[in-house]
Amino acid sequence: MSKSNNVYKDAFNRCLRLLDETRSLPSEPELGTLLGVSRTTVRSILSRMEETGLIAWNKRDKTVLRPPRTQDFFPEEETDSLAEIIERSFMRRLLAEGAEAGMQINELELAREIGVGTTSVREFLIRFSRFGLIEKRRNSHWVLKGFTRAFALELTEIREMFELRSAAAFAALPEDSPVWADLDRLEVEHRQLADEIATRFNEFSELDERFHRLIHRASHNRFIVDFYDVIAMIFHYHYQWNKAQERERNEVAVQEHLAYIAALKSRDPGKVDAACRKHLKSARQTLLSSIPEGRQAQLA
Amino acid sequence: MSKSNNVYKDAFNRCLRLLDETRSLPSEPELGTLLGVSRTTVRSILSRMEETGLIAWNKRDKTVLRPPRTQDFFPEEETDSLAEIIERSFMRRLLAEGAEAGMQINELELAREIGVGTTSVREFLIRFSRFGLIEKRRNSHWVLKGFTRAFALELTEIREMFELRSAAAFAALPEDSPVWADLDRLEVEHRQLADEIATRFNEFSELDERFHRLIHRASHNRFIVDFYDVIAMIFHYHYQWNKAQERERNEVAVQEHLAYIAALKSRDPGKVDAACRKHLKSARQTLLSSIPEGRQAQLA
DNA sequence: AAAATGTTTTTTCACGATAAAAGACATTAT
DNA sequence: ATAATGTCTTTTATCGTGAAAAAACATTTT
Repeated sequence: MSKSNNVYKDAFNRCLRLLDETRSLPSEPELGTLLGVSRTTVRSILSRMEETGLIAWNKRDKTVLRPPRTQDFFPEEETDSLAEIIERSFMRRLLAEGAEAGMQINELELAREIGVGTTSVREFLIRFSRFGLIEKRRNSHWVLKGFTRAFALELTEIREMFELRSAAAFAALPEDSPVWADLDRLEVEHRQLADEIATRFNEFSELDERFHRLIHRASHNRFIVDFYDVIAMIFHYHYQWNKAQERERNEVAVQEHLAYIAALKSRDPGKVDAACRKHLKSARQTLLSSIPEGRQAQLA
Repeated sequence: MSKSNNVYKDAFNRCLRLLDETRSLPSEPELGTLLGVSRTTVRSILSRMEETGLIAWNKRDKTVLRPPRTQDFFPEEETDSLAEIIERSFMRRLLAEGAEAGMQINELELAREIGVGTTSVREFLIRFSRFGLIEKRRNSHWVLKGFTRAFALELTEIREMFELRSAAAFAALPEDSPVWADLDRLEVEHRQLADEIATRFNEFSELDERFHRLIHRASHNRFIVDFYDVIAMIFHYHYQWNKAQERERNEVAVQEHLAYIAALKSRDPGKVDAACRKHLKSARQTLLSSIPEGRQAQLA
């Protein structure tokens, strides 16, 4: 099979959505930057759009002939990259019952189960290993360390260290730094979400990530910024799996964020520290309380 | 070529050194644990030792017939794993003149240059990416961020945060913890090295790593412990490349370590903090001063 | 001449295949 | 009965290969 053309399919779908808005498409290089793909892929997309009668394409002229229909789109599942597919399968296994610490991970078995080559699985596991949940035995298998209470505590310890420092750096940023505008925009989004929390509570996690990433970026330290990937990954899958009191949790978190934002804007180090600590404390509580009892025993 | 038998060759060489000490070799499983390889590899080693007349092998009986000669050993370079070979080549390039930040890294070119398959290079780059020196453009090349002054500052910032915390945790460890014995042993080694620093100064870097790893382990946090890999890697290659004032540097560092050890043993948080800060400060100075001027300009 | 399109080359991504190494199972010795 | 040896099976590490995607080069259009 060698390589799937998911990049093309995904870009094609995104390009279809562009069709709704305009009468004609921009130049090839421009489309490339817009979709984040190379001109080669852009041209494949245009070829297909021409074939299926979506556009008339003649050199610079790319006129939209008809609006896209549902059947013009490639199925969603064909637009995922192999890495995403492997990650999902792996996380499902990891968070499923019976994924005990100390368990062996078998590349070949994983690859067969998911239906992909071993190379892709190996590369995924290497990338994934930085999250601290698995470990390699040289020339041999991987060992699952387990999503335990110990893991959550170690993760939050670093998170708290990094975020307190980043928040302090943020508050010390000069008045004319563009981050203050970013923060204002996020504040507006938070207020809007707070007003409609009853129906939109599930939109919080995306906002949460953008907010914390903005703060971490103020550290100007690649290790701190990169570490947020670990947190984001854990939160992403964890909350997908644990939906208990999601609305209440997010409602509280939004308010904490607003207080945190106000503290940052006050630029008072003491206030920033307090608001940050308060939010991190409840974030830790939330994470810990959602680790099932069975997993807490896996400390050994 | 598929896979080199460096594991076997390396274990064989190590096993040869064992021959000097005994009249007969232990059981296969025992040898396996001793050498850190499987029984399959142990049996290959024994086979060859029998063939070359080093031992007489009959089931449980493995009698040493003659001491190993120089030509019995496999050449050193054949005992390196592919990963080590790639790492060395890559680091040579990275630390060589002309490795400017922003430069592209080409998997295929690297693979051809080193004479290995692309898969191994890819896997190496993925593993290496956690050091924060390179970054992947999806579906495209890697970008070198460069071993710049900024990198060194970001690295030391985290290091200082982590080590101060670990040192505090260390000092708070109960009297009966086995780490105190470990520390005592390290203290003795430090004193011995201090006495013969004029001739043995190049042995410091190995001792340095063991000392700091012991302290970091007291944090009981996998992220802190793992982060020392980044520091160790940088120091390893960096000092291999920059030998200026090595003796003086190490002499100072040994003394700082001894003061640091004394502070830890006093279990006084204030003293520990002070000694730790002092050492970390001079470590940072050493690292920064060894970044050539040309590289400092690469901040952008 | 700058920017687009058309064409060709190179690189990345993913696979199956194969030898090395690990691991499992069967047999034998203490 | 335990622990070793002998044998067979499975998994890991690595390569070459080929399609997808990117990038480079050449040509045309504005």
